[in-house]
Amino acid sequence: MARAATTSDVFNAIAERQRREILVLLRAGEGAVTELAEELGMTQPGASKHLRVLREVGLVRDRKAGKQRLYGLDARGLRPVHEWTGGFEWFWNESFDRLDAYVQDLKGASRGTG
Amino acid sequence: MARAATTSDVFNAIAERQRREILVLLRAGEGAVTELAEELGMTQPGASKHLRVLREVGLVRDRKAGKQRLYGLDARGLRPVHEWTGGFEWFWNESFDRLDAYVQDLKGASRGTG
DNA sequence: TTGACGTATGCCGATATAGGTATATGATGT
DNA sequence: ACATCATATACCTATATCGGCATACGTCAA
Repeated sequence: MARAATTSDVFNAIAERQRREILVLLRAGEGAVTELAEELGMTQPGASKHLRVLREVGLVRDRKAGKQRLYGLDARGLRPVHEWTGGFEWFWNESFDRLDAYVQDLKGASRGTG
Repeated sequence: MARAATTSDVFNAIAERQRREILVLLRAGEGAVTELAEELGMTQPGASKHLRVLREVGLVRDRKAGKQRLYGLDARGLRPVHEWTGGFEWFWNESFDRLDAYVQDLKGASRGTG
C-alpha cells in the first residue's frame, strides 16, 4: 500500500511544503495561478496541481475573473489540525511538571537513544 | 520526484493517521511496542516502523525497560504545527469581517466550482 | 472563426511510501 | 551457551506521489 492520497485529508494536503507556502501567500489575498507559480518559483502546471489538491480538501476556493482563475484561501479546514495539535499543548506547556521527570528518566536510562 | 520523506518533517510524520493515533495513545503514558500494536490493531512490525518515523522527527522517545522498549510522547515537535495553523486562526474567527464578503463573492461568481 | 492568453490535464520517470511475512537483533534468565 | 521473549529490520508488492513537458481546454477579443 502506498501513502494515503494527498486529497484524503487536510493533514496530507499540508504535508507538502509548497502547498503550505501557497496557503501563506493566499493570506494576503486572492491570486491567479500564474502569479502564485511565479512567486513560488514553480511552473504553472505545478502550481495548478497543488491548487487542485488544496481545492479538493477545501482549503482553497476559486472563482473566475476574466480569463484568469483567482484562488482564495478558505482556512477553515486548518482548524481541525490546529485543534488536534492543541490537544498536545499541555505536553509542551507543563513540560516541567510531569513530563520533566519523565524526560530526565529517559535521558538517564538510555543515553544514546535518539 | 516522489513525495517528501515522512521523516523530513513533523508535517509529513503526522500525515499518517495511524501515527497520529499512536501519539494520542501515548498521551495516556508510555507504552511498549506490542501494546501499541495491539491497541491500534496493527502488527508489531507495523507499529515499530511508525514509531521509528515518530522517533526520527522527535515526537517520541524510547527507553529500555527490561526486555521491553517503552515509547513516550515528546509533543514539543507538534508546537510548530500548532503555531503554523494558528497563523490562519484569524481566517476562521473573523470570517464575518473581510472573509464573508469574499466568500459570498465566490459563491455568486462561480456556483459549480467545487 | 481565428488568435491570444490563462489554466488544467495527460503522460512519463523516479522515488518513497505502507503493509505483510520472515527473520535478525537485543535483552533476560537459567 | 541456550531458550525465550520483545523489538527492529530486510525483502517484497502495490500505489500515490512530485516534477517536467507537451497539449488540451476555456475564455475573451476582433
